[in-house]
Amino acid sequence: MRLSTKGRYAVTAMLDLALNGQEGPVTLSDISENQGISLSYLEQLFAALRARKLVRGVRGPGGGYFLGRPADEISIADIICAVDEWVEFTRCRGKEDCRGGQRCLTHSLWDDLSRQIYDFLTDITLADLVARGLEKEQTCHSRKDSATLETRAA
Amino acid sequence: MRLSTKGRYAVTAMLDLALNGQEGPVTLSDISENQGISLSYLEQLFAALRARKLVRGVRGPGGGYFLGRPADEISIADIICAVDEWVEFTRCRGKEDCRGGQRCLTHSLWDDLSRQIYDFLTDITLADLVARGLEKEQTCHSRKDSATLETRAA
DNA sequence: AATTAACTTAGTGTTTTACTCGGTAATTAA
DNA sequence: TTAATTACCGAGTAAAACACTAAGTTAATT
Repeated sequence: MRLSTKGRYAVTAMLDLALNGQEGPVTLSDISENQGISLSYLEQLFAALRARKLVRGVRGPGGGYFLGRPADEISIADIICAVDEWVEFTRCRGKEDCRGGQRCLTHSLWDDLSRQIYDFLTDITLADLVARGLEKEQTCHSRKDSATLETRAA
Repeated sequence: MRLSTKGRYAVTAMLDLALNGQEGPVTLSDISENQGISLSYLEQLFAALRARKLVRGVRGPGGGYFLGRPADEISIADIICAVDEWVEFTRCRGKEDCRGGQRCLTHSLWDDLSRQIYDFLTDITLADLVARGLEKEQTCHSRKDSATLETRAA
């Protein structure tokens, strides 16, 4: 498993889609502006997401992107694996030095951990995140008093 | 949270320490050979681990490294944070565009997820991994029959 | 004094990031 | 039919991160 800022970009972009894609397709320009990601970089990410059928593109004016599946059928692991490319855990998969030695044990421990992380992220869907986030939005909106948020415009 | 091969190196190295550091200190040369990591790179990683007191070095002949704390008090998150440097999640922490807008919501969803991953890895200690791995070792040793493992040599 | 092994610093080739730029293809509105 | 819009595609690129080499210094053991 691998989790970099690239994966973060993909997840936040997909979250954006999940939140805004209800009424119609969402353009990459919108996401670019919303999330502060360059348009071309988004195009690269979405090429990978499209290859895995996680999004569906619609060309022409009024076009944009939809989720490729319902939000509750897209896990975080799906998204990260699409853009971040699964890396080989260990180098000794079936190699000659894997005969119950110390090295093999350490590596199998890492494999176990890696699988645990993967399973964990497989259980979390976009829909889960959105649902959990919307609950908290209430709390967020009701704390206007705190900090006053620099309304310096007038 | 960030999880790269660098973090993997650190975790496997620490696992090596947890497994072999019972009777005495473990040298970086040993770990280098066991795990297939270059000595100098290990030295860099261990400089970071030592700064966080996750390991303790002993100089001179017969020296090496010990765990800085008992294995059940060292979490995977501790290790990864030591070498992988915590990255900023969102760019809008307290920025002007965080007034309940769409962007803020997406980012707070990412923050939630990131915290979940962190909490998950905080709950897993080196001791947990070792204990769980030793259980499976029995199974591993008793499945000689399966797959035959390409003993093509003769 | 010689050896061991931790510690430190500098440098280096490779890969990954995140991006710009230039274009093509499909769809819509005029 | 033409122009605008948006997805789609590929090459190139500066900067960072990765993983490593090299060449030392310091502290401990023999």
